[in-house]
Amino acid sequence: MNRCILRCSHFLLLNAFSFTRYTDGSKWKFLEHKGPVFAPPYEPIPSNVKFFYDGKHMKLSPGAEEVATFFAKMLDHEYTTKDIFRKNFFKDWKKEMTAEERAKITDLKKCDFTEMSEYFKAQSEARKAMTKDEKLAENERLLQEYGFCIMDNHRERIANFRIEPPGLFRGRGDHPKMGMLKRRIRPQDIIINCSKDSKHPEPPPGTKWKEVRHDNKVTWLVSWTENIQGSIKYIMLNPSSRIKGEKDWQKYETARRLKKCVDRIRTQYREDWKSKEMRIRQRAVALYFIDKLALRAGNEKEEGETADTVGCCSLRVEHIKLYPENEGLEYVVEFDFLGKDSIRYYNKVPVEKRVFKNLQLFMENKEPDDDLFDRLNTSVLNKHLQELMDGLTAKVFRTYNASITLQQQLKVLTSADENIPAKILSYNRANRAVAILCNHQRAPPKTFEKSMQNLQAKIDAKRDQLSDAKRELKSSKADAKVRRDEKSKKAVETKKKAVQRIEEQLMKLEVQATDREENKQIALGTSKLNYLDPRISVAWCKKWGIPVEKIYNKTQREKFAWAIDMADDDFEF
DNA sequence: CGTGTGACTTAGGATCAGGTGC
DNA sequence: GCACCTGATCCTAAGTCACACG
Repeated sequence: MNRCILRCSHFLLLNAFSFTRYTDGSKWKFLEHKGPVFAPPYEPIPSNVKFFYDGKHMKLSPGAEEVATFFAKMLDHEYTTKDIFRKNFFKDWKKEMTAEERAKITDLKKCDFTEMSEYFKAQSEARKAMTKDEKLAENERLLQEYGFCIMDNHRERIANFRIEPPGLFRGRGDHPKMGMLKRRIRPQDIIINCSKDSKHPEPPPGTKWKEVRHDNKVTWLVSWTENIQGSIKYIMLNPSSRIKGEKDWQKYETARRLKKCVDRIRTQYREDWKSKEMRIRQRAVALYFIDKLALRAGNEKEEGETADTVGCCSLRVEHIKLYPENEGLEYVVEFDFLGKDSIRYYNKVPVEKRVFKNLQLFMENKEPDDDLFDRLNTSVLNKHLQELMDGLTAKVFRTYNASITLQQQLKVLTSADENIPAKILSYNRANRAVAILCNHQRAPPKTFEKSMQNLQAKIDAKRDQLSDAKRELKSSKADAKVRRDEKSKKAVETKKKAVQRIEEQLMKLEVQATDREENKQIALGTSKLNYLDPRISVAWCKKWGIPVEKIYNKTQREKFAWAIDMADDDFEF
């Protein structure tokens, strides 16, 4: 108990009304760390590993060779067959070549990287063969040395203390910059953030940091500017840290405040569907989508800089279709667009007549690539939301709807008389309902079909085993009836137990199969980690006597330590 | 109000490690 | 003892949103 108090006291002493340690906007008073771990320097490949151009061996200069190895390492990936990837890569590669190389190497198709590729495959095989002690030792040393910092009297785990190594940029979806060279980050690119009175991290010998600053209004320890989009990257703390935990808690408290006023907000936006002002109607319909369908806000994006994806406010006319009647339902809207990470959102939903009529109006005289909500953007929408509730933004609706759905579904799906595996299936189904709402998809695992077959084979075997056991039970019963002695009675009991055990095992396997099948293309992790108030899950575990380890693994328990300590079995979101 | 920037959360895929079944 | 599979962890891209500036 004591340990628990010590562990959580650093922010559980605060309450829901004062989340943060400091009232002046500072995030910490003391911060000390060792700086980042740089990517290992380039190791030239052995001279017997050859690169061929137009069938002829060619020794590359170190700079050109390094970039060539980046491509070679990706040879098995579909990426390297894509035109844009190849074009971007070749352009950036040429920049690293010597003048002679550039003059000679003019066609990527004539480049043969296969020896390099084989070499790296062999290397990774060799690495696999290393004993785990060898691998672990180096990792552990780096982790202990660089993986922690001191922030306000606590030793905290750092999330990403390694600098991203150079390589070829892999964007998601149809990214116009895929294949570009992501350059190596050097000490002179690095900004260090720490407190003045801390021991500052030293740059590697003979190098200098770009800057050392002492900004306690931010939470990052290290930053640098990345060369593909020109955006800033950060080294920050692990989710188990006080600073991340408090923020997470705060996020769910904001969503709970939305719960209290969501009815009012819904009434209001329904009212606004009738507004005389187009701007307000658009705002109200967009908000309805965000609330009902858990769409993301949808910021504008710079054309040509990223893949063409949209969210609610950036939907275009081409992304929806209107059906006055469809499959026996009235006023159906069909959504089909690429959202974050170029994940497809496809949904057909019946909507209120007013919404439907408004959409028709918004689409009048527009081209397919015109904005659906031409009088709206995320900034306008969020300003409006801020007026409706302090701290309300578009994404709060996702958090709110995800969490409230989990809580409701758990109530509906959990039945008291089921055993633990069945209850966990119910939990996963509730989790799945949320993942579907939030459109959290995954590529079906490559081995899915096979592993499903394996599981089915196990189930069949278990069924056979069960019928054998039942037959044995039956005959032992018959036997006992004839003999009427203690020994045969006992035998019946034993057989009965065996049947029960096998039935339980079979049921467990069947549950597992159902769970896996239903989960084929759905990712549960994202909602569990980012949208579901962990106190709902903790309360559910406590209520039904489910060990919390069945729901959260070690990392998740660390991240949600605050909730595990805080929530009782009667917690209501 | 529009635009750019910075800080932070959310996201799926790749890779790793450890357990399981043969 | 080993191959295989799965869940955990790592990686870093891609979002959200506030705020400064003109």
